[in-house]
Amino acid sequence: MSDDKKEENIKANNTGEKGTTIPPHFIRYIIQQDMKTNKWAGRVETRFPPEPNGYLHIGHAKAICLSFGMAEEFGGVCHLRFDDTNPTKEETEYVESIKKDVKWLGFNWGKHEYYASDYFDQLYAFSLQLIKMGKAYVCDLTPEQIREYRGTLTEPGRESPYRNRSMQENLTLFNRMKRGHFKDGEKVLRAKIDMASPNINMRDPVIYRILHAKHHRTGDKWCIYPMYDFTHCLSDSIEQITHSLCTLEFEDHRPLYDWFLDALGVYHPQQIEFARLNLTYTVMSKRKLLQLVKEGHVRGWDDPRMPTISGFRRRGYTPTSIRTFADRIGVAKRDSMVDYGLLEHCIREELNKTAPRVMGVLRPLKVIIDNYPDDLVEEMEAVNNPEDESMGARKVPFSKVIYIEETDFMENPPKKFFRLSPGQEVRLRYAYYITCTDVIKDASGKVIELHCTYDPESKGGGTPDGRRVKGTIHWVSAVHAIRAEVRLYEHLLTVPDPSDEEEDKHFLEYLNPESLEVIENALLEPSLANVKEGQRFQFERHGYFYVDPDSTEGKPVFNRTVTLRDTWGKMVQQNKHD
RNA sequence: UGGGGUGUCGUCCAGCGGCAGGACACAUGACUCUGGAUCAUGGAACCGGGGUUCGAAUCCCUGCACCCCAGCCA
Repeated sequence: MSDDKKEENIKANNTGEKGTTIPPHFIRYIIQQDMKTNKWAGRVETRFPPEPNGYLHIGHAKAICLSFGMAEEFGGVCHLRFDDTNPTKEETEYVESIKKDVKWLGFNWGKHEYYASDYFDQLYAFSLQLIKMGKAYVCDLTPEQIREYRGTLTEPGRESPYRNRSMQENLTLFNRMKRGHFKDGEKVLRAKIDMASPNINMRDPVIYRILHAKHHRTGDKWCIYPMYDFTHCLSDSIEQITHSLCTLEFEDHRPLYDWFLDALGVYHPQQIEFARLNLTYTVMSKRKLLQLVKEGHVRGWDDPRMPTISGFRRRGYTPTSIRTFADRIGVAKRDSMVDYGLLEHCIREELNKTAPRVMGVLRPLKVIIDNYPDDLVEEMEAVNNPEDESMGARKVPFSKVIYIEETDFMENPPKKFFRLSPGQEVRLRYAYYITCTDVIKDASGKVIELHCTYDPESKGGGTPDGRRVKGTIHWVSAVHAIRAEVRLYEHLLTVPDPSDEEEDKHFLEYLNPESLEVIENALLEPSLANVKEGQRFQFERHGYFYVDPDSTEGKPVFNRTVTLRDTWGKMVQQNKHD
């Protein structure tokens, strides 16, 4: 390795804040080189260019973190530009949601909010210029004919019979297209490049089409709209973008962008492509996400099961956890499928340090402590967060009748079951040791109530004799508990990668019927009586929960963001499969 | 079959002619009033075949596999 390269790599390894190591990636390396050679006069100007035709998803988050992140890191700016060239698909609602999501992630475009539609006049002038140079022509072929003339992947295309119209005729026709003299689809403007090019994008691509549709920003001003390829590279040019970061599928559009830019002799940004994000157990295409919403498979774009940014927000993910995730998955050019577990790891890691602990019983089983005084109520002191002493402690009321988790009791436990069973002593977290003395069942044999005795010496969770109690379970006092709705989420899909399965199956066939379980009446400790939307908690031994906007005065609603790691649950699962 | 890309632990990412490393996941142990957290330990990979070289994941040749492109979508 050359000394220069070594030096750069070392730098790439140490650009993080406060000693944290940011892994190097090829785009960062390119920008570093450009800064070193002063290629762009010290500028780093990127852009995030969404089309406002849907909500942003976690794959967009990766792109946002990259483009905004690089700008931030090198003291540049990142533009937010809406690629709104197709009025039939775009809506203001989407513009608003996109701005909200980018902001929520913690990025700022400042005054650099742009719309491709702002450039329509300029773009029109560019197309006129191309016509005058003999590099664009009006074509009367129907969409079907254009397709036929285009050829195939292995055969060259044929030239359109309209390819050699005079410049004057093209000018006249294009002007009439603009003035609305033709119906949708009747004519298009095409670039005159090379119908025999092995790159299909170069076979006289359409650059303007007729669309008599109202645009969300320009209204009825236009009835011709520029195509993406033409618009996008020129928008980057107009905005003086230095590094235009996009996904792999645009790699073979780059020659076309080069052609437009060179033909018009305008500023030429550098495009760099990277692989888009794929996540296990979910889908990431806007088309599929739109279908999930439109067909009601989920409750909306922000359904906590959706891989949208708004979905993750409502699920309880934090901006930081998503940005951490984006850092950890890295940036490269190979197709990949990231394990959903990594995302879960990122949110657990953060919430473990920040979320206050509380006790909540999801599936209650009544326990009567026979030797506990009938009317006594004791306030037990509970630590709010063992990871952070500064978060203090709270009081949790304890009384004779409590509820514990149904799954924390087994009449005939397997070997390593440390929880409550007849004759086995267990610790009630922050309270007493109890021993089960009697099991009450209903007619069907289902356990409906337990009788226990407690050891008064064990108050707070320990005894003078120092005897070991292996299991600790959570509880709520029956008279003090509040009720809440709790929504438990699982993966959207039952398989990690539907495209890996049988080919003729549609992704909807892999929708997980158990992706949402609603618990109407969970019982929570009373400190949760006045929670506010947006608060996060750890329900001890369950997971992290987020207060949903559906919450009402008397009935909070909690979304489970992610479960705690559960080695016992894993063991049970494995034994089932063995 | 034309063009453009990509192949490194189970997964994601490093590596730039000199001991293949990190993260997640997994396994084992320690600790624990959350079967959480934490700590320690471990298993685990260079697509195949040739070549160049003292030495190849890295350079060359060759094969193979996978992804993208035939919208008047972006």
